[in-house]
Amino acid sequence: MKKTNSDVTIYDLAEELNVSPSTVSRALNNNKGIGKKTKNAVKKLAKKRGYRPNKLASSLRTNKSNTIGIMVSWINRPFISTLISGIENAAKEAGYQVIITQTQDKLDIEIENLQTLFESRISALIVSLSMETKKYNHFSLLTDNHIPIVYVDRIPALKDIHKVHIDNFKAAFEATEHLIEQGCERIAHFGGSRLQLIYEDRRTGYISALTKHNYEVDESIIMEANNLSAEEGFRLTEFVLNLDHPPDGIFCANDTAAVSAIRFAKSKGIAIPDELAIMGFNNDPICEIVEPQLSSVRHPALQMGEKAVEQVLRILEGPEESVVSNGVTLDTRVIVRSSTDRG
Amino acid sequence: MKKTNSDVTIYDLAEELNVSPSTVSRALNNNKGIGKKTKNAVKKLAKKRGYRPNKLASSLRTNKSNTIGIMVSWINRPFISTLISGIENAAKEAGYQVIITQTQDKLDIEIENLQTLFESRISALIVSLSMETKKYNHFSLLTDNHIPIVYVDRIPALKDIHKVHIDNFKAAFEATEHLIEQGCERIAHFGGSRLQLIYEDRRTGYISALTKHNYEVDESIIMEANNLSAEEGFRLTEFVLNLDHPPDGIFCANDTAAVSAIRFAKSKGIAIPDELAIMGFNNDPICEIVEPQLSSVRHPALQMGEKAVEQVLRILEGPEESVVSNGVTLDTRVIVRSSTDRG
DNA sequence: AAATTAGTTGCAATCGATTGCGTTTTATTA
DNA sequence: TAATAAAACGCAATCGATTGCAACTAATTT
Repeated sequence: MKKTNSDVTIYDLAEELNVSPSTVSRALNNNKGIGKKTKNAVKKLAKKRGYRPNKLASSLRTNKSNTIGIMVSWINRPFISTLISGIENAAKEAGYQVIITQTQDKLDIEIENLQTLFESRISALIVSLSMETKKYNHFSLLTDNHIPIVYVDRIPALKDIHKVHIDNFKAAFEATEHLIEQGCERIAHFGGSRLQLIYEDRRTGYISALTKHNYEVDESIIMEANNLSAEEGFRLTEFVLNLDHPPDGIFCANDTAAVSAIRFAKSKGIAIPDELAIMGFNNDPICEIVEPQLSSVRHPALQMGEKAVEQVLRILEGPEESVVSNGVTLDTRVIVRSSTDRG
Repeated sequence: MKKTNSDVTIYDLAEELNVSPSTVSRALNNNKGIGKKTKNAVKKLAKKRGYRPNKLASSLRTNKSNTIGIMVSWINRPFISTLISGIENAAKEAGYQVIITQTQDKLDIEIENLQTLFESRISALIVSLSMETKKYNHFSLLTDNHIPIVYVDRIPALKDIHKVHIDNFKAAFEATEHLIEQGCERIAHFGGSRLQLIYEDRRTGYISALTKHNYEVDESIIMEANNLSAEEGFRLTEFVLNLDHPPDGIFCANDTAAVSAIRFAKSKGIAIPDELAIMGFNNDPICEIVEPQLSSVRHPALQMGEKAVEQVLRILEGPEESVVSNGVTLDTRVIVRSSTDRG
């Protein structure tokens, strides 16, 4: 069979140039100890022969795979896929590649994936927790073996971890306050699982805003959803609207369920935002499509991915002392649209 | 430093059990040539010590990375991210991992990524072409080196390649025919770059339906868009509606631009679907959100990912003769919603 | 009991790149 | 010119798992 590019190794180059493989390796890596002429000759031949270094061999020897593992709940969600897009961009820029796994929001899959990623010798992991994750000891598989982890978005409730996230408390506070400013007098909250810090924080941010403005905090209109799916959004909306004292505002912890709230309310002939103002979270593309357009909290997904990679690089390649940094908090912004704008 | 799990190798196990590393390796791989007692002892100790095989070493030796490379335009698009989700699921099932790269629809990035993926020794590549790709010779880097490629969705105009796709001609034909059945008398088409087979096929499918029903094929309302973005959707809609003979139907090659068409038309007070019927393509989630809801062509993204992995496995692991199969065509279906339903 | 067979296990090379250390060659200084 | 320093390069081990072949032990046959 014809000899193909992938068969070209440093040994082949070495032989053809009558130098040692060491020299070839050093020349290609711009090692200072190699003469200019040799260096050029090696590089020239490498190009000519279509030589491509074997990353597997290199990784094995150096014990660095230059691979970043990603673990998320589902790839096909607007926020997540944008996050991943940001990670891939930044990683490629830095010469890293990216292995993706999804947990489907299941803890056991999360654990399994962790094993696989570990066996793949990833250099670092960027992870957003599954909905079911409440304990974090399974991550020790990586940390015990000195593989850094950067948590993004759905982060654990732990100190001294590397993380990139938003201030969910503040974002929720502002979102709720916006509803209050628009004159809402009774504001419901559709939150996610309180096991997840992000949802807990949104909940407390919401409560804090109510308290600040002397609103009653009524647990009967504070819902804890399982997954904030479209279906659940319908169900929850129906539920709160059927209460004796239905809310005139909803702060929903994601856009998917918020859109369902809009659609349900509309189907019941309820005027939005005047009778019911609705605020989402994430600023997914659908916010601008649904009618009325959905107010939401802008969540810098792409940037979050980039920052996560930055953290990874700092830990992996930066000076020792830079590693103490244990968190980046990104800005959010309430985007006001028709679903809450009573102006 | 304390010895951590990742430091455990077959040599450590071998030493502790007073057997050779070969025996350990064979035992762990269930090689028939190893006695039952030894096999069990090895496995037991491996578990006890938290042994994890080093995939890099294994891959280097066997020349199989068990990694599937993915190359797509953008990860953060509904269709693509769902496709990837399907690939990841099926790949994990089969014991493969997945490396992701995005081309941002640029040919030069596509070429670069190909190099990187090649150097990573991927076992196979699943790719959807960038918008700019019209020649395919850069893929020879992989094929020359016997790395199989399965093309999905945006496939090259070539014979004898492995591919998973839909019948774009038929889908477009049916979509257009549906518009005709709804009484549209003048149907515009917003297509993508004709360099891409999928868009060319949708175009010819559209034309063919027109022809079958004795409609005039008017090039002035057959648009070739650059990227079918939301902005472009607006622009194109504005353009055709300002013509002397504006269309009363639009068949758009994606949903993003179709939604823009809806929004633009509505803003001009044009009744949908009665004055203007609009048909999209892909059946993205926004189809159900926009008002009126958007008719579209359902595109089995998840399944496409799974089938692509199936093809990969067939090529990589199946018997020689099964490899001749050079294409899977998946079913599409026109989903009728309010944007075209004049019933 | 000797001979044959089957069943287990070890030896050592291999995958391709990297790297500490030693050696050779060239340049510099006395 | 001899001695010293510097520059360039090679040797050989290494990363961890796999595998063809040989060797050894135990079981079976005659």
